[in-house]
Amino acid sequence: MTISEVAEAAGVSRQTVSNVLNAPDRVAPATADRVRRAIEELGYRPNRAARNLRERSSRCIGFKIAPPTGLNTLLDRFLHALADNAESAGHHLLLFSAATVEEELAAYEELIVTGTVDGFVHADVETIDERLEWCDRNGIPCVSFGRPKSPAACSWVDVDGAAGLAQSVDYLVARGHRRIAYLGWPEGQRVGDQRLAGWRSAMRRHRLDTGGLAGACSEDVAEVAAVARRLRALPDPPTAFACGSDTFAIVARQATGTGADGHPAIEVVGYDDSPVAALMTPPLSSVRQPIDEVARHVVRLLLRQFGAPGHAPEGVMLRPELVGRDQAGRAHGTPGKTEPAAEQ
Amino acid sequence: MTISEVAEAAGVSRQTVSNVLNAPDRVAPATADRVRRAIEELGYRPNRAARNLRERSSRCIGFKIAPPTGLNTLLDRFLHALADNAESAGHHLLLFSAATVEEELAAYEELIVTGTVDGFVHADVETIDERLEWCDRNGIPCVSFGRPKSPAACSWVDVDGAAGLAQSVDYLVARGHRRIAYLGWPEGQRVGDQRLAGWRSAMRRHRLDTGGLAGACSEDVAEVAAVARRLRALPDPPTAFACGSDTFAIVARQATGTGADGHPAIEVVGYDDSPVAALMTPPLSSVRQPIDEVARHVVRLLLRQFGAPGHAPEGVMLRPELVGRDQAGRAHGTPGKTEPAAEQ
DNA sequence: TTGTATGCGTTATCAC
DNA sequence: GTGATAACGCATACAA
Repeated sequence: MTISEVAEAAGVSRQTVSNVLNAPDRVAPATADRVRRAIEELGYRPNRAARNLRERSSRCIGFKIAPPTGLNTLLDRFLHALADNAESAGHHLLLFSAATVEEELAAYEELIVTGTVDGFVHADVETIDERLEWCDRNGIPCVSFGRPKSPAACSWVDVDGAAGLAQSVDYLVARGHRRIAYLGWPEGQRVGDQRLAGWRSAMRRHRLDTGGLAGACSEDVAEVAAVARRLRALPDPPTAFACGSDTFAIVARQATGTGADGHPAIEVVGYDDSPVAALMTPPLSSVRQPIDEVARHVVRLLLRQFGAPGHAPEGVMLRPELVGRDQAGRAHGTPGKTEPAAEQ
Repeated sequence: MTISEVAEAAGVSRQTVSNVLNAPDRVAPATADRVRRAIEELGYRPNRAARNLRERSSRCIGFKIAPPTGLNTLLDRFLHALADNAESAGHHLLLFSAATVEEELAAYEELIVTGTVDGFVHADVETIDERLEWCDRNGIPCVSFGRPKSPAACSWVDVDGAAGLAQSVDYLVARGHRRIAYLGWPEGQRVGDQRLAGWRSAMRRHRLDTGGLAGACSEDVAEVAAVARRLRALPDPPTAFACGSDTFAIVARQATGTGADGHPAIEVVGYDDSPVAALMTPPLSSVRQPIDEVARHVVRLLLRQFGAPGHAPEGVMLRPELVGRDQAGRAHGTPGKTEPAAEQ
């Protein structure tokens, strides 16, 4: 079913059909109607490859999907939101994988140079920064979820981890805690450092002591359990943990056991609000990232670059929202109503 | 960088360049070498849109990503495996979303009729079967993860849930349990029924009674907890639960509390081996689906259909593997070494 | 307002 | 073994 067949059916030239679709104002209403009817009847849809060839654009956004690791609670939500937003903008999401960094860079180049995608969304910005520089050098449109180390490299959307941990602390303070430990990754990585800093400054704001209360380890179960127990065994032990991820929170809670009343000995707040948070007993309070918003901005910034190449990089910082869950499992707080905290 | 530029650089016609790439035997070795060098030097890669247009194929596989629900532990692994396998075969994975069934069918049609994708992988076969029939009617290549109700509709790859639950029962029996309950979805859905049947027949094989031990409810936390407690309160109560999913297992374990020794009152085995299984204390044993194998077969079957349209549908049933975890968190069992249990 | 001509980059067919 | 020509389906500049 081609444009020519439609033209023939409608008794016009194929150019007129094209005009009806791409420049409706240039065609007489009556003719347009007739053409539209023919289009409808024949179920005509413009061929994608031909259009792409002509317009030198694929209307595809590339996304490298990394091998799943950890609780990995964000990826499915992010991908869905991304696909959804891309689609609203007439684009599609193209998934690819790469085992090594070299393979990944080769894949990026291949996808661009063959015209398979118009640009990229980067997700695991923490680990790989070469591709950002590569995109930057070659003028490839891209947006990263997570603020890159080299800020000028490309546009980004991030979620303010410090604000998230501040909410965790506020929440725990409101529930009567004064000795609140932090449990997260060792310093040196953007995400973890952000959250740690958030905990620290919120504690300071509440005039609470943080000395010796910052626990750091990988997300390995045994390690987390050990660190949690060590913190709990301090002379003036913490009664609550503000955690860098749900993994830390879940393991820490279980590692420190239950008190006399059967409730967990410590109260924990997680991060990312993975689906499992609501399954725990008692349910886990957790900081939720506004993934839909992230995806919306990511797509918006990417489209802007498609439209105006060489556009100055822009950063959007979004605010997460704590989902507080009481013992009965009811969620309080207002997730979803998050707004950009800052645009630079 | 087009094929013509390469031709000019190599001092041949562009057709010769094309031949070097697509029919190397038709060109003299010396010329081929010269052309290849030019290709290398100029970094030429054939334009995708032009090739797609010419070959009437997109080398893209469509996949509808549904809004995340539940623990959703398989999707990220599946997508990665799918992208990986598709890529090895020179294809890409194109993600799209659809809010309603109508939207979804419209999306399928759009993607096919515009030539954006060559075929589809269906994942949530349980709920939507119209699209399978639609693909069947229109001769659209597709493979579904999960055996469809109407078997002839399209090729499929599935994981034998009955075999999975049988392993759960065997495992629990080996650990000394005799009263083993099942906890899963109400009857009426393929996946749940498979697993329930697996539990029932394994129990029968062990000559164990199943009367009143089949608990059924949705994955809602409160419901699961209630059913678990009800089962546990039976006159001759179960000491273990073989569960239809990790959600059931996690909630059931927590809902039934701990015994005098501080260990969970009941032993549970989950299904899907979500990442959180290893985080639980004690770690959760769970049935693991061989997702990589699934993806491999899915892509293989799809490619076969691309090559030979109208190919007879084929089904592949794979065996899951229980990941047994003892109290120390060490995994035993041999996940990953799964083999096709049957091909029809 | 409508139609004609051309090119996007590739591959296939067919002469040479 | 190599090269000219055509065609894939669409969109744009330009002529009518």
